[in-house]
Amino acid sequence: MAKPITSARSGPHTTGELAALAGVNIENIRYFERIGLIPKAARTASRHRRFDTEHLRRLIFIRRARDMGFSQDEVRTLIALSDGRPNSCAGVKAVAETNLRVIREKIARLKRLERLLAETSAKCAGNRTPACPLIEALLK
Amino acid sequence: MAKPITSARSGPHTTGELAALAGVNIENIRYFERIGLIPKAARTASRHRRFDTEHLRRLIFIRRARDMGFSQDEVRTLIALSDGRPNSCAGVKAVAETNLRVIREKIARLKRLERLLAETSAKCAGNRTPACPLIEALLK
DNA sequence: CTACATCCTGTAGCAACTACGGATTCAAGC
DNA sequence: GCTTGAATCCGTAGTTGCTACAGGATGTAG
Repeated sequence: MAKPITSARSGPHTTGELAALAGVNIENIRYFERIGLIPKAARTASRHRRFDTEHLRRLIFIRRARDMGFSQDEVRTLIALSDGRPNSCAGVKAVAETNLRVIREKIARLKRLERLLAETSAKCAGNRTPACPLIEALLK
Repeated sequence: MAKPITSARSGPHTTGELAALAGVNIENIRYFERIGLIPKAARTASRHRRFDTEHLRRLIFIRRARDMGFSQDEVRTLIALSDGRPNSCAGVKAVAETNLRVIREKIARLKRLERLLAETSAKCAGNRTPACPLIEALLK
């Protein structure tokens, strides 16, 4: 019988180490474990988590995907696809394309907003006018 | 003594009427009242709300400001400023400028993201390659 | 008077985390 | 071996800005 892991220096990581290595914060890791985005960690005799390099890989994957603007749900899909058959590339591409469309819509919306706000704000000299043009615009 | 308002056709509005006029949904109105974004409505004898035109103005103001990308907290500030002295224009402009900066940052970030995703996705032919370039990119 | 629409309150849910409190447990120094 | 301070544990509540119920009380038209 293998005796329970109690301490190990290199290889398995504590929650804090993993957080530092992956560049996320600790509660985030526990959260991901809870919602099943990463597999459950092994535990020491005293219930402290021990993560291996596979956890680290996965965590970095998630962080990157989130940074790329994929939703949690999309990340889940990507993980399933990347874990699966080698020819799942089409599925991955589909998720990416959908996401790209969403991002472009967001950009378009924000640009309209920027223009509107910039124009309205430009009318405002910042001094006491009879009525602030910005407020007027909001009141219509 | 004025007897309690029990019914009135024009002027005071029911929650549903106000929602229709302002283009927001009913629960949103109750929510705004609860968090103090709009003043508490008058009530009929049977606790139904009655809103006046000032509520409508305020509600439209809020919706416009939210549409312009102001946060709830910023809206609160704008309301305070617009209710206050006539020379609060500078304050209003400051909020607008801050918001404009935030919007521009969001746009810049999304554009970087778009480029990254578009480039990575373009590498992906969608067929079974040795390894999907998109997944590879996420794994680094 | 009977339907049916609308309203009421309070609470729970969404995304995606973050922050807290109070209890262990670890690691290092002496 | 003991003490101290950092790290970890768990569960829960908060964040933002709403939205969606459930289950009951009114309003209104025919």
